[in-house]
Amino acid sequence: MHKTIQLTPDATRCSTCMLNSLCIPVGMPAGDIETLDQIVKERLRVSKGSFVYHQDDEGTALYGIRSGSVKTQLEDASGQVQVTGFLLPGEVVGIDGYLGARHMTHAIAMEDTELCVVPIQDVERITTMLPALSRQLRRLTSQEILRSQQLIMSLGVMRSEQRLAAFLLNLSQRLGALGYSPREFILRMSREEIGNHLGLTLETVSRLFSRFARDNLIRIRQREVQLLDMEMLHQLTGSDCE
Amino acid sequence: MHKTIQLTPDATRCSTCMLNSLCIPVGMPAGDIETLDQIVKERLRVSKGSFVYHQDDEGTALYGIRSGSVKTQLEDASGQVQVTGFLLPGEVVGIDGYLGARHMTHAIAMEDTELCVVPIQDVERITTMLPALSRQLRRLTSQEILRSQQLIMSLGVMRSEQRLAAFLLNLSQRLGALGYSPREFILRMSREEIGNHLGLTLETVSRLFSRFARDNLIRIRQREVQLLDMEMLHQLTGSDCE
DNA sequence: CGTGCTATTGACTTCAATCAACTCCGGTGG
DNA sequence: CCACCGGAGTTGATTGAAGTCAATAGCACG
Repeated sequence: MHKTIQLTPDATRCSTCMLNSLCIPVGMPAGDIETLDQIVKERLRVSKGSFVYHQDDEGTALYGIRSGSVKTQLEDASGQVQVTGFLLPGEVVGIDGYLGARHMTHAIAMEDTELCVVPIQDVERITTMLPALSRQLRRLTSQEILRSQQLIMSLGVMRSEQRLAAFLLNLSQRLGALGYSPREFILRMSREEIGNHLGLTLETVSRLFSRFARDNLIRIRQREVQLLDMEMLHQLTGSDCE
Repeated sequence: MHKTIQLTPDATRCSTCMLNSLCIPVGMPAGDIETLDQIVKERLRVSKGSFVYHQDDEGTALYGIRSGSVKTQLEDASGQVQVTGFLLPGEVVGIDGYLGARHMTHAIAMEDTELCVVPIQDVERITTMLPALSRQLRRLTSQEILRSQQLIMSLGVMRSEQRLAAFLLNLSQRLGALGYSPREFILRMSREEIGNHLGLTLETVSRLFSRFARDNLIRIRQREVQLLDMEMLHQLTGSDCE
């Protein structure tokens, strides 16, 4: 389910948003953020399981996640799916549609999610006037590529336990940056989604969680995770430094 | 070995380059390409095995491959390497350094290679005046991400034979676009490099080549490949559409 | 209080990695 | 010119990590 909300003048805007140290405005001068306020005129509410956009949709906007979480996934001609990322509040989805004409992935809400809509048309219009914004877009794009590279590294060279350890630490780090506890959090995604993301089966993910728990690296109860030995997890990640 | 060549006024420029329908100038108006001529003032010759740039180097230029070929690879903290791509003439390397401040990968010449140097400073300077160029950069970035996504898909969901079939077809298609035969070509990279790129061992790659040859899908003699049954290879790629 | 997901655990299989021997080829130098 | 060397590639035997299939357990929701 989708619901668009027009922002009233007194609503929270970029310049007053708690997430503006993470989202699109990072490091932009205050004046520029106010210009951004002008073009972010609506929010989108997407209920759990619904699409923010589909693969091959025309890219019409960037979406800053205000609350909730989103997964992005690729689908190939034969319907095979690969989850390419899990996005948290303060992170931006839809840059692929800004770079090319169309979105290269599906974006799906993992829980009821609220997104700030930044129309691409407006971005293009003001980007020439605001060098800070175009710098920012490049930075976001760069992050997007970095994320891809990390996933490639994970899928290409890591073994299952390394992948999962790296995944947990990555989530932990990002949640920490959001002000949540980096040691204790709720997984918003199922074992199957994690497995698909990491190129593993849900059974393997489940077994690894159990093993990590047995080795006192983590505690896990359903989707509630507690990282007990981040040092050791980190070592697992880099693994055979021989 | 590196050697920089200053371009003389009568040297081939973007506007007269045979590759200008592929490289940075794709689809740019003639006038804009001439502006591009102004800023591409030198070429770089890099001998086989040498680095075009290193991971974490500051991004100072984009490089259009004029002849030869280049591989890009990620290296993590523990020295593990993952080949992220093989680039051909007319393709552009170094965009990661334009987007972020630093290159995220190593770029290494797979044979003696000549590259057109497009200084980032100049790109930034003229990009505001040439909307076609900034559109172009976005397109290139988008392609870069597309490449990553394809690799992620390959590493994440495909089985070894699917990966190799997809790899061969991808090479074939790109060589075809360059005007070479899409059915018969020389691999510029070793079994080991292919294996690393596809998340396989060199032995597996070798075995698969042998098997494909036995099944009359390809003919292979050392690094010389001939695609005999592209239809079947393509089917292998998409595979279990069940 | 069922019903249906989601997750766990076990038994078995399979695909690709590993280890190892051997071949092929290109280059170098006697 | 041939012999030798070393790197690249092939092929075989074996191992091992993760997948598959299957049974069961735990929650969540109506």
